[in-house]
Amino acid sequence: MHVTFNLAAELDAALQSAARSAGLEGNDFVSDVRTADPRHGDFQANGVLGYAKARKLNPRAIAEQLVAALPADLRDQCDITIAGPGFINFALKPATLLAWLLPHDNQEHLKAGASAFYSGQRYVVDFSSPNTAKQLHVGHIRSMVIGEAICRLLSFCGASVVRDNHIGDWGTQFGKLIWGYKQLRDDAALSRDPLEELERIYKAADAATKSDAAILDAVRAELVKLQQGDAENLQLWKKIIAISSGAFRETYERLDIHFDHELGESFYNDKLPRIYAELAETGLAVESQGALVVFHPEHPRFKTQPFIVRKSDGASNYATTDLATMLYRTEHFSADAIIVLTDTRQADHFEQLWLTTQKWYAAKGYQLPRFEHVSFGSILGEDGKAIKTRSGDPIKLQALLDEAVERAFALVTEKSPELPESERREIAGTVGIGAVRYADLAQNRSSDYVFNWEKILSFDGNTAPYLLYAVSRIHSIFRKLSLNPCDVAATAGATAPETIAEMTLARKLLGLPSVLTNTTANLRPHFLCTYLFELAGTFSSFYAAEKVLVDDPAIRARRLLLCARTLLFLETGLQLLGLRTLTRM
RNA sequence: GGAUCUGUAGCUCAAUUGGAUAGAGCACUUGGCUUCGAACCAAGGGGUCGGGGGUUCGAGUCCCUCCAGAUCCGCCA
Repeated sequence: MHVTFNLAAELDAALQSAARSAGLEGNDFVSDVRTADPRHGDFQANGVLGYAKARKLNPRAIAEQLVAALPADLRDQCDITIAGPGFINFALKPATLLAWLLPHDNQEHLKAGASAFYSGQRYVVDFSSPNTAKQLHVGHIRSMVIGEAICRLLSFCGASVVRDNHIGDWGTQFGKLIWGYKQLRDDAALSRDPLEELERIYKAADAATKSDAAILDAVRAELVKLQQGDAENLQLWKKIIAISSGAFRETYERLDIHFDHELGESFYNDKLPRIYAELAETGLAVESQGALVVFHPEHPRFKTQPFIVRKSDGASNYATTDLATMLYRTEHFSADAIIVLTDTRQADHFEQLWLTTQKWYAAKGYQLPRFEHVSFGSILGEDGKAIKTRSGDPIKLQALLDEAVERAFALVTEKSPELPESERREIAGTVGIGAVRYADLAQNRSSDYVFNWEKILSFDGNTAPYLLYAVSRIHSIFRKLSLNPCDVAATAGATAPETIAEMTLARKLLGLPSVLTNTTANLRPHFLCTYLFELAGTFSSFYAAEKVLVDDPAIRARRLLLCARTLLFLETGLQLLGLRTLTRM
């Protein structure tokens, strides 16, 4: 066995090969290697259970044959046992753990190991995607934060990632915005806080249309003019978009969120006729109540619930642009996979979109990419209902971040009053924003979650402050030695882990590769969060149990090695989640 | 009415997608700093995994059926 990054894959390969040489029907044998409960070992292979069951064989006998056929060097490097109904357990020997830890000494080397996972795959990730002229509020944060983490993770694991912000910059709201801009604008307010004023204009215009039919007509007329290419309205439309994206950019910068493209809905305007034509040509779309719709007869609901691709007034809607977007991502970006992050309320829409796309592509002979609607639940207040301000409005994202930083500053000041204020401010920025982000990522995204300041800013539990504290504490050790954690001088001469605490930590470190594969395969960042939390906890126990800076150079070097690797994994993991890290707090 | 998601310790959440004795944090009880950062660590109590059936070597996880909550269901996205 080579001690490479992904030991589970090495074991899998060895077991497959052993299965063939042991006379098993190798093509049918699936080793099912996974990380094991530490009580049983580092890895376990469960595959013989299924194999034996299907053939009515004795699983333990099969397991014994398999183990006997494993190469000698593998058996030198770990203790292999058969347990229970036929589990094969692999416990790496200390020397093997050391051999794995030594070469994974910086982020580039980790990335080199991980990049095999998605090498050659192009992913288009559609996230954030706010509507023009509305301020970002808490409801937008999950798409942004989870999306950014997924992009970083996939990219680290070798994928070529295209980040696309699919802005809602076209559609019926522009009739109201343009009419309101012309009639209701307050120039002073507009220069003070442009987006705030646009939002006010929109709300006022919206209210006006409801009380006055003449205004509703005027609003519709503005929309028609825009869609027909009226120069004045087009210019206004551009201006509104510019205001909006300028305001979005501030928040994106604050959260370290980046895009390669901002191809909003309007980008697809000239690409819609092809969609109508191809859906009609392939017979997928039919006329119904004056609209062009797609039904899916094989589906219990979508056989009657239409996917409306053209409204009865002839206008397009988001189904049309989403189909055009799918095609553009396939043809222009050559996407192997497309990921869209929106809340779960749009699940029906994306299911219909995907069903339609599959049939359409099959009919036209287009190469079908994989598609994932990465959906997520809502953020709730303490009362269990969607989180709102006291006045009932959505909480603005900037205000939420401000409050997080403020609260973090109070905490840092309380815990580390000796630090200069400027440093406390900087720490508060990292801790506060990190806490909000991490709270979102650490939850299983499919559920709603309850937002609670005390919980997310706590130093106990699965929180950003706890992880950042572990990071700073390790930095502190190296600071004491005036050594860079990456400096080989600190860890030269390290021996294999010996004590229980050392072994436990070393084995926890070994879990990183499978966590990365699980996290990316499921597109669930909370898997990584849980791992980082456990790693930090294991480190804290190790740190309490074993003194690092002891006189014996071999013991000291091996403990420093564990510290350095823990630090590297924590910092790398947090960065993949989109958090900044600290050296002191 | 139909569909999707959710239901796990008093509270907030995990559980490597069918694996071994269901785990954390908060709260509660107790212990640990003249020694590398105690923003920490160690130990303890606390569970009909919403209820009931079923599938199999094995179920919190899959199937059926009830119960509860959230969301969606024709021209918003």
